[in-house]
Amino acid sequence: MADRDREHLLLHLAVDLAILTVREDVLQVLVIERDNQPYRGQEALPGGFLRQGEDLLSAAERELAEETGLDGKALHLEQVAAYGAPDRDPRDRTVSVAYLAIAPDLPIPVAGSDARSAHWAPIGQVIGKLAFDHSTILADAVERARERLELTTVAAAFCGEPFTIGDLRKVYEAVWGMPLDPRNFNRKVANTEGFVLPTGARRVPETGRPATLYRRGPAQKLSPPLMRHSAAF
Amino acid sequence: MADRDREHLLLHLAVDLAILTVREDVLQVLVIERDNQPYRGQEALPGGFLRQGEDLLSAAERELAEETGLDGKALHLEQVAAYGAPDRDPRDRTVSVAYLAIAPDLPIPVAGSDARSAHWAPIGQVIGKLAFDHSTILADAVERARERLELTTVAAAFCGEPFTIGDLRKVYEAVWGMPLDPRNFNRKVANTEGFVLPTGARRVPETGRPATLYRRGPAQKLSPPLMRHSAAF
DNA sequence: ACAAAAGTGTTCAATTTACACCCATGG
DNA sequence: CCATGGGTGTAAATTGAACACTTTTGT
Repeated sequence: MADRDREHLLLHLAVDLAILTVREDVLQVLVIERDNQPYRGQEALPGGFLRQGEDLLSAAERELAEETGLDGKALHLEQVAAYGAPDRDPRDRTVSVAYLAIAPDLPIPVAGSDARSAHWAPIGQVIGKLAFDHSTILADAVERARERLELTTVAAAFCGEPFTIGDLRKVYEAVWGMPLDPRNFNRKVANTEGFVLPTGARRVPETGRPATLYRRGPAQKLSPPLMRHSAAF
Repeated sequence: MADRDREHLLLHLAVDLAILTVREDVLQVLVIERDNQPYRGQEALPGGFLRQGEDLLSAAERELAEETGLDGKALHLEQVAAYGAPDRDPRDRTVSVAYLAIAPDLPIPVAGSDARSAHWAPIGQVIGKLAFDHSTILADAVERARERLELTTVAAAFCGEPFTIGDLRKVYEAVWGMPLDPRNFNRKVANTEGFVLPTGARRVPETGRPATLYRRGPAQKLSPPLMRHSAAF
């Protein structure tokens, strides 16, 4: 870090959230409708400004709680990247740090204190249409989520506990946008040490054989990884 | 992005670089010795502040050129993460965006305009001893580099062109900190479409059979990945 | 001839893939 | 009994790990 010219640039620092969930077998993101200029009436990712004495992750957790009423520590929350194009906010110079949050299918889309109209929208329906550079941020966050499903056990964070292996498979299919063989998927997950733990209970579906219910296991990383071969939007 | 309270926090934005190379079969990082407080005399990662009208990547390229005299566009340069702990800089509130740069073994450690004493140091020799939170940044950058070697063809960015497959293997061994089977490695690289392209020429080593020389191929991603099983520092 | 690094061949085990087949339930 | 989703079995193909062996140079 240089020491000369400490007077350089002062700027705002925003934290924006790509909160993803799987609803009705489709990958969706929480968006808000902007009620101020610029981009008034357009959809955007929820976010806010970093406060005095606050860490980046703490700011992300606070925003998440404000928008969804959920405890950030309970959800998967990870930094994606920082975005700093000089003109990304037409008002002031603002650098934004984007976070990816993974939420189970919530009964309430928004229970937060924030009065703005927030709602879930399928990725394909909003990507390319968001305010600021939020479409880029969303695309990066979705790509990150896809990678994480290959290499880690976070897919379970999309499921409310307890869940079935079929639920988990639908998460993979929605996020990767491709069908998977239910039989091989079942074995793969069940045989990966620490991915899921059986609860002993079963769930009876509308039709078909009851499925074993599981909770998340202690494993964080998948080795060997669960691989996708090609993906579609 | 919230609109209320746009007056919130104004802060400095730094861009810090973890410039990695492999020298003498060891993974090394470019560090500078600080000649101002705080952390005077201690080693730190090179970096500087974001300027008016400048993108984050442009700032990283500029800093890279200032420190090494190299063209940032010619090297592999990717964002690692943003760091924003409130007390990470004891002077002002500063958020830093860290970049990972991968350089071939340069004849000149530093040819930059910057007069500060910069030099290469083995990772293990400086990690835990750097100023600010730079040890954390460096650890994250090294982990990122290790992942990239598994999944992408960036290892070639550590080699000056042309290079032999043996050169490439030494990069993997240095970055991962583990020996690899030269015979299987050779086949793996040669059979991965677009990883390396033979130049037709050969290089005669001090001793042993001459090795075919290669350039980087067009492939960016490795599929299937080249996997490490465990790593050591 | 020997040492050393490059590169090929081969074998065995592990993994992936595709798909047949059985299980358990509601209608 | 049928439809539906859960789950096991299994055989073929692919991949990975280990290592014997050949090639090509300098000394």
